[in-house]
Amino acid sequence: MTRNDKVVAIKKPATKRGEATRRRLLAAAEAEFGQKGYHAASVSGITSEAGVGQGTYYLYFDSKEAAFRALVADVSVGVRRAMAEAVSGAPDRMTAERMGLEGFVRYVFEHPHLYRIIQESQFVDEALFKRYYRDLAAGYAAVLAQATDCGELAPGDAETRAWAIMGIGHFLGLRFAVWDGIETPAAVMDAVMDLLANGMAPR
Amino acid sequence: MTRNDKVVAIKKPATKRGEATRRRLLAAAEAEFGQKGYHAASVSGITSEAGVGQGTYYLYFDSKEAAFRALVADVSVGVRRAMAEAVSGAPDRMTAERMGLEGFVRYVFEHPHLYRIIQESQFVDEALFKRYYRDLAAGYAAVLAQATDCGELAPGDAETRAWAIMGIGHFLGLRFAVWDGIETPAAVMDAVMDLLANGMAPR
DNA sequence: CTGAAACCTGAATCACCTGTCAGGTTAGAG
DNA sequence: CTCTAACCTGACAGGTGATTCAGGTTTCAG
Repeated sequence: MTRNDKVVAIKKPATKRGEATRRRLLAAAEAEFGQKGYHAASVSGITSEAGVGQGTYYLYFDSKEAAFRALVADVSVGVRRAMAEAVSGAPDRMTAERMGLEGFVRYVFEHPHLYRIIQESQFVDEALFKRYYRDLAAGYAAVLAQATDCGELAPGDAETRAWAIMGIGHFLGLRFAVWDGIETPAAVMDAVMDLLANGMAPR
Repeated sequence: MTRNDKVVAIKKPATKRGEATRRRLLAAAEAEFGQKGYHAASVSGITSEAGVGQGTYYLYFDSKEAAFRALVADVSVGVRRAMAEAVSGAPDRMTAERMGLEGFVRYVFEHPHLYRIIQESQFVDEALFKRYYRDLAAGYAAVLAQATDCGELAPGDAETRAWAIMGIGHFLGLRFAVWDGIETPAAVMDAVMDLLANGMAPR
């Protein structure tokens, strides 16, 4: 009944059997929302996919939207983890940049459904969508700012760079992973990294 | 009844009075779809906003989706024109790049509803959405390729650059125009142009 | 073994819409 | 002025799907 429970799981987890049911519902919701989109997806589709009764859904989620929001939260964590893992052990910042971007597009390639869900969240719960990107950008900008201070990057506005790189990554993911179901070609990654490293002004 | 009429206006224009009604319906549709999103919007909302009877809508559009598609087509034309006008008279390519990007974000600032509609088209008619971006990218890439040939830009893959810049523009429009209803700050534009011109590798 | 808490069910309710249609109204050519 | 093609109307048929609820079933601590 507190005010902040929109983000947190609204329904009490459970005890063992319930936990498993909840997981099956979430997996079914991912498939249903990811394939059909939020509106075409139906709660009855989710429950039949999960192999439970209609009403069971409402033991774990308050509404159709609630499961959707839970999935957005999952992606938020998943993307960060994928990128953090991809970057670990990079020898220098520009290499880390490439590995991070690669980690991101690989995540989208491996979870195209989830990426569509993030995009669609813009039209289901815009605040959630904004938070997703603002948080991602803030974390990214912090890393870039530190690298700039260390001289690992040329001086420049970290926040704008963060948003710009997210924009590039977004379209890479959309174009290759989501639309064509393929990984981003290495040649494209090369071209992107060249742009990020050197720009495109005539020398 | 031909096959390609999905893109073109399906319903015969009209004769004077009809033309005006159609325009009012489209304007109402823009407001309705832009504010509420495709699914929450209703045909009855559009017609009451336009001040016409429910049935009148179907004299001009075959379905709820048809008006939405017509709006996407409008934006497609509008964005191109805004960018072309913004670029005209630029002294050199990097300046043209900046002016084009400014033209784009200004268009989004002036028509935030329409920009939301483009984004939502991804979930209403994905083929339309892809065509919108592929066409935009193709036109952009052609210009960049020519500039590269002339030595106005450093050598590099024009298509990837086109998508990267669209990605950056997309997020600028989203962050400032759509989310905050403000124009992109000049300082941010400066930072973006510096990134595009020189990259961010340590020198 | 037993009682109650936790879980599960799916038919029924309810709110909301799209697209249609039979019957007016208007404009403007002749 | 008259007539008809073009326009307009709004009630309604037909459909959908989220959410509820009264009534089981399962689990497991004691």
